[in-house]
Order: sequence, then structure tokens, then C-alpha cells
Amino acid sequence: MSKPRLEDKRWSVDLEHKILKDISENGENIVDYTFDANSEKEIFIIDTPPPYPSGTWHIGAVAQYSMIDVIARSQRLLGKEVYFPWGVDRNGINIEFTVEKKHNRKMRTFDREEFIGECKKTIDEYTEAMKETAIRVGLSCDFSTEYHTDSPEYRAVTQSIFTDLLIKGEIVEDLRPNLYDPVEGTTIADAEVKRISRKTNLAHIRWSVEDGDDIIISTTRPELICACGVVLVHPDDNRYKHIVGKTTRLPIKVEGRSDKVKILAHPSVKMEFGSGVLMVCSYGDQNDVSVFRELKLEPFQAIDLEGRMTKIAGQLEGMLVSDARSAAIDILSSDGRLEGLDEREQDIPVSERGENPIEIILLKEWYVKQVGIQERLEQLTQKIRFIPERNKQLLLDWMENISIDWPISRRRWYHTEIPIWYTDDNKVLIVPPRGAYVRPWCEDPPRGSFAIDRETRVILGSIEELGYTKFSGEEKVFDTWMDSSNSNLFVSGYGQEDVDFARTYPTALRPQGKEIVRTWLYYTLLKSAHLLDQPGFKSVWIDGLGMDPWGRKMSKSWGNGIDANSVLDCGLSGRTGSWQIRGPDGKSVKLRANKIGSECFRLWKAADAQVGDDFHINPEEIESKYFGILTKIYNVARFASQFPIEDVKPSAIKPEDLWILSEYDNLVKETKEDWGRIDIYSATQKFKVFITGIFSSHWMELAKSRLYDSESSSLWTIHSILRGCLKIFSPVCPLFCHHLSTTLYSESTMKVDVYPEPLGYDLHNRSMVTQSIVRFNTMVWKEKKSLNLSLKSDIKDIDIPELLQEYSEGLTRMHNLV
RNA sequence: GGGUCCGUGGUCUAGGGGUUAUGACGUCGCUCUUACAAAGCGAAGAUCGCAGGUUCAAUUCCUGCCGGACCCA
Repeated sequence: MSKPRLEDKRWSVDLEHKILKDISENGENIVDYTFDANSEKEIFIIDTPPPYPSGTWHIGAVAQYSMIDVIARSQRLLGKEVYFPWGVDRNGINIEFTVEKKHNRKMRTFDREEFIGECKKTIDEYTEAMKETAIRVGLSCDFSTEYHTDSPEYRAVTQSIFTDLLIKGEIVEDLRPNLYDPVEGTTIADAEVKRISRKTNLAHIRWSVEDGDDIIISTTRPELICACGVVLVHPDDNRYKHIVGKTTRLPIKVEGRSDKVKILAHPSVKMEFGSGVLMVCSYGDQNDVSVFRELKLEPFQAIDLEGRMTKIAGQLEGMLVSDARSAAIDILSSDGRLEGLDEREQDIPVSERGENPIEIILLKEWYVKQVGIQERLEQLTQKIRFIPERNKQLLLDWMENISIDWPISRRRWYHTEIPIWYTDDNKVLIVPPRGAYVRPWCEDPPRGSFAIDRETRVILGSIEELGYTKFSGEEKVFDTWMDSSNSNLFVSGYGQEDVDFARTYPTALRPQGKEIVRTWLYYTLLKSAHLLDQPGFKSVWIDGLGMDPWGRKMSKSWGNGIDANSVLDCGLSGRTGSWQIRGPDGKSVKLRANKIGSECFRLWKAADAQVGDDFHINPEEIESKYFGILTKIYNVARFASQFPIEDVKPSAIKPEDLWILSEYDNLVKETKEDWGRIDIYSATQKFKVFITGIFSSHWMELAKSRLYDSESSSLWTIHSILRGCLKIFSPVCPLFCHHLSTTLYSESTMKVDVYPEPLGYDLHNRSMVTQSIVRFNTMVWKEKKSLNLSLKSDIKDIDIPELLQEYSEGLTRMHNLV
């Protein structure tokens, strides 16, 4: 026995930093997370969600990434060749907004190239900051293959996949009603729409029917009267049976179209709403779209791409939609046609990013077909294992509700360009050769580009052969999900010649949050189905969202957000953390913590709840519930570190040691299974219960005096178990285990790629013995307490139960039984 | 309005047709016992949201309701 080799008395965030720094400086000697696709080992590729860099990284997201890291590390521990890529999603409207805000100018007032440069510069800064947090929280990504979705290489893949699908006929162009954000000037997809509650005016307007009757129509969109295609009543509505089939005159002047529309019966009308008469316009809402389609009506274009009223709106022409609405009400009012105006709360669809009210506009856009493939997609989905199983339903529900194709073209700039040029006759599409990244809005097609028939999609030949010289490039770009939904293909090496794609695809695991099931998960599966007719991955791990301490979504605007770095650095150099957060009643609440750091944070996320549901993030709780566990385990190691390491297994093992060894063997077997099926919670819980419970409280006390005597059975037992335990726990707290293991055993747990083997002990009736030992110890402690004795004092008249007779020597010494 | 998921001691959480329902935090009491007071030991604390139903048996399955989250119209 000597001084403990662990000098500090407890774990600390400062120590964490020291270790992190040491690893980053001597990294090569300690860890290597570079993926070797030619490894003999089983390949395990993680389709890491490429995070989108914004100013600060959401604490909930960081928690999620730290769990993906736990998965990566545990799979390495199981002997697999893990590819944990680090990708960054950088395309999209978010960064455009940031730049617009920074310069206080709208995108379209910039030169396109200049604007793109600004976006790149800004997102570069964010990208670096995010990577620092990633490293700080301990992500063991293969940073050597870091990819950015806006890099020429990645965009080339996106463009190639588009071209492949275009030739296969899975991509179509069409003039269809589209969801459109007039403020940002771009089409958006269903998945990008959200609803907010707003006060709107419901106008009750008097329309005249041909035979002299008047009807009242209630609408929140009077400016769209000019685009009215039909007026509907419910077939069962006796009030209006007599006017069905007649025509009515539009109550406001229009230009360039008939001012009469038919009145028809249709079951979609709600009789109780307003007067029970409904005007259907192209397009007020999704119902209008389906009625127009069903009745084969000719749509009118009432709103242009800038969100202004078109010529058919007569006097309203040129006005913004909202201005036109009030102007229409004024006109109707002065014409005596306004019968009333109610203010009411209404959920209106807005764009997710800009929160601008959405219009439905006829536009020529590119679409990925998705309506016809749903059945096959569901079959493929059934082949994927969902963790947890119940979250599969989120995807199935979304797929069931797919009714229109996916519009993928956008009228924005900092995105991947649609790789198409058009010829003068408009009958041919020019696409670039595989592997090229092209920007049709500012350049001509490169050599080797080829023409395909716009209708039949037959490849006609190269542009050189065909002698094309004049082109006009497509100006539109892709929806960013077109980029990110290729991540699984990209990390599997799709299209790369030197990759054994059959080994790398489908990727082993897609980890993600449940908020992007209908986008990232769905679109990825759609792409994989179109392209390869295969599921995109073997398993999907879907976690919930990080919520505030009271279970609400964190948002900056509500003031209940928590910055990730403030938690990870809480306790560094004695600096405590404090968070001013808006509480449930709107009042500000102050949360405080002394020390958290990455290891405690990771332990919290791993041990606090099962995967799948939303989780509450409260720094106070993270510290109070989990820092103590680190301290405890640290001190177990510190205790062990004062005893010499017994490498050779002694010929005789004492009964108490046999008992704990068999418990340990059980732990090894069970946690190995847990890690294998990606059950972080169970593995962590079992480990925690073992090491802080029976191992430290019961066995260590039982073996203490033998340890002090340097008795070889106890020495071998404590070190064998601790050494294995640090490996078992290393996926959850990699820095912590690395430090303890290198200090005690001169081996880093970060390098281990073989799961600890059971030591070969299987004691009969183990759980009976364990229960009995715990009960006996508790009984003695209680007894001493009730007699007001200190734990080290002698106690008389305690009988050791029959079952524990073989441990009587140890128990007697432990409790000082006399 | 519809759908999905969730509702377990004061708080967070595990589990799941059948003995006294898991663990932690907090609370209370005791203890500086040669690893650990940033600890340890002990104690109290739950009719498993509510109401029905199925069953020999329900907290677990079913139905309805109430509350929360998310999604859709």
C-alpha cells in the first residue's frame, strides 16, 4: 500500500479541460478516429445529422450529439469499424437571413455573387464555433473527412443524384399551385409550413344572384374575389337549394375575366360557418386547390411573385395582399355590399423561417415524385429497426398524408444550383457530366454535358456532338433538404469508384431528433427508394427534443433558452453558472450550478431517461443528480489506486471476491448486450448501480482489511473489475475514464476495441447471495445507529445468516462483530 | 375539429396483467468510519391523471373524459 496515484480528491471541470488539451496536443498518440473502409472489422456507419451552424448551438442538440457519440464509442468498444462523420449543413435560407439582417438589406438588392460570398464568410465563422463545441462535448468524429453541404464536392453529388433521378423520370417539371412565401420570394414545401394564431377580419359580403336574390358570403380573403372560380353551398342545405346551378355576380370590379361565377353544391362546405355559402378562389387555401382540381376549373393568377395583386384585381392591381384586403373592404363598404365585419382568432399558415403568411400561387417548378411510391416506401420502412419502436409511427403518419409531389426548386441564392440549361427551342435539357459542380445561373455547361429530351428523358448525346452553343441557365436552386437528404449516400461513398458500396450501404444507423422526421428522415428514405430501391439505413434512433425545465420548447424569443457552452464550461476555474430563464408563469427564474462540464452533462443525458421522449434540461438538476456520481466513481478509483496492481490471477480466490466477480461477469454480459442494441440508458444504469452500489458500498467494505494487508485475491479482484468497468463506462464519460485508466493502468480506454471479457465466474445463487449481503449490512448499520454506535465500534450478538457463513470472516472484520 | 405520443412520491424518472412499484434529486435524522462531507448511512414520502370495461387478477390491456407536447386540417 502506498499513496493514491490519483492526486486530486475529486473530479473537476478544470481537470476535464486539462485532459482535453492534452489529448488535442498529443492526439495521435492517444486516439485515432479515422475511418478505414477496408478494415476487416464489421463496418458501422453513422449517418450523423449535419448540424446547421447558427450563432449558438442549442443545448438540446448538443445533448443529442453527445448521445450519438456514446453510440459511436460503444460500437467501437464492441469491435466495429465505426465511421462517425462530421458534416455541416450550410445551405439554406437561415444564413441568407443572417446576412440580410447583418447588412440590413434584402438579398435581391445584392449582386448574386457578392451575396453568396457574404453568406460563405459568415457561415465559416459559425462553422468553426460549432466545431469547437463539438470537440468540447467530446464528439469522437472523424474530423479528417469533415464535409460541408455547400462544398463543390458535396454539391456535385447533390447535382448528380438530381440528374440520375431526372433521367429515371422521378423528377418532373410542372405548372402547379405551390405554397409560396411572397416576402422571401420563394416556393416552399409542405414540411416548411407552420401555423400561427393571428387576428383576422371576417367580412360578410352581399353577392347578387342572377334572379335577384342576394346571398351573404363570409370570407377572410375579400381581395381574392377577383380569383373566384365558383361559389359553393352544401348539398343538404335547404336554404340554398333554389340557387344551385344559377350564377352570381362578383361584388367587386374585375379586369380581363368574366364577372359571373356558377353556384354549385359541394359536400366540403361547412353549413354552420358564416352564412353557409363559400367562395372558392385560386387559391385561398388547400381546399380551394382541391376543389379547382376536382371541378376542373381554370385557375386565375391573382397574386404575383412579389406578393402584389395582378391585373385581374382591377382597382387593386399592384397592391400588396394585405393592403388589397383592406382596400377591398373599403370598396365593398362604400358600395353598400359589406354586411358586417368580425374580428376573430384564426390559425394561418406561415413560412417556417420567415413567418410570412403563405400564398398559393401557380408556378412552374421542379418536383420529386412521391405520391406513387408511398406503398413501396412503407415496405422498405418496415425493414428498418426503429429505436424506440413507437417513434416509427411519426414517420408512417406523415407518409400516409402525402398527397402532392415534393417541390424542390427555390428562388433563393445560397443553395445548390439546379444543374440544368435550356436551349432556344426549349425542347431539350442540358445536364452536366457526373461529378461536376455547376452554376448554370452564371456559367455555360462544361465539356461533356449532355442533352436529354425534355419530354421523354431520352439521352440525346453530348452538347459537342449536337453542336449546341447557346444556352440559358436555370436560375433556381434546390430546397436544402435536397442536399441533406443525400447524407446517407454521401457518407457511404455513393458514386465513388474506390468504395465497396455493398459493404457501406445501407448505413448502420441514422440518429436524429423527432422534429425532423417528416423532413430529413422522410426525404432521405424517399431518395434512397427512388435511387436504389432500398431502405436508407438499418436502424433509426429517434430522440425527443430538449425542453426547458418545465417541459416547454426552448426558444430565444421566449427567453427560456440555455446556451450549450455555458453548461459545458460551468465550473471552469471556479466560475459558477447562472441562468436567467423565463418560468412557467412568465416570471423570471434564476437557476444556478457550481460545476457541470461535459462528462457530467453526458452522464445526465445517458442516465436520466430513455430515448425517444422530450427531455427537460435543468442545469441545477444535472449537477445535483449526476456530479456526485462522478465524484463517487472517481473515489472508487482513487481508493484502488493506492494498492499495487496484481496482474497474475491468484490460485485461490476468496469467497467474497468470487461473489463480486460473478456480479461483475453478469454486468459485462448484460451491458454488452445493451450496447449492442443501442440501449444507452440500460447500460449506463446497470453500470451505475453496480459500481456505486454493491461494488463500493458492500464489496469494498468487505474486502478493505484484506486490501490493506495486500492480500493477493482482493488486489487482483479490485483491479480486474475496475479496469473492466472503466472500459464499460468509457462511451458515456470518455475523458473521465481515459484519465482514470491511464493513471492507474497506463492504458487509455479511448483506444480499446475489444469489449471486456467475463472473468469466468458464475456463482450459483448469486442474486440470493447479493440480496442477503446487502440486507445483512443494512441490518448491522441500522442496529449500530439505533444503539448510537459509530460504524467502526464493536457490536455484540449479531448472527450471520446461514447463507453467508462462508463470508463470516470478512463480515466479522468489516463490522467489528464480537 | 382530427391524428400521434405522453400523464408514475414535492420534482425528474424506470418498468410493465399477478408478492411489500425502479432509481435519483429534494426533505428529515445521524456520522469527518485510514477513497469519498462537492461524501456516507438511515428514515419518511405514491390509492401509478379521472371514470368505466375486459380479467380470477389492471398501474400495465380496451373505451371515454381531463391535462400536456407535437403534428395535420
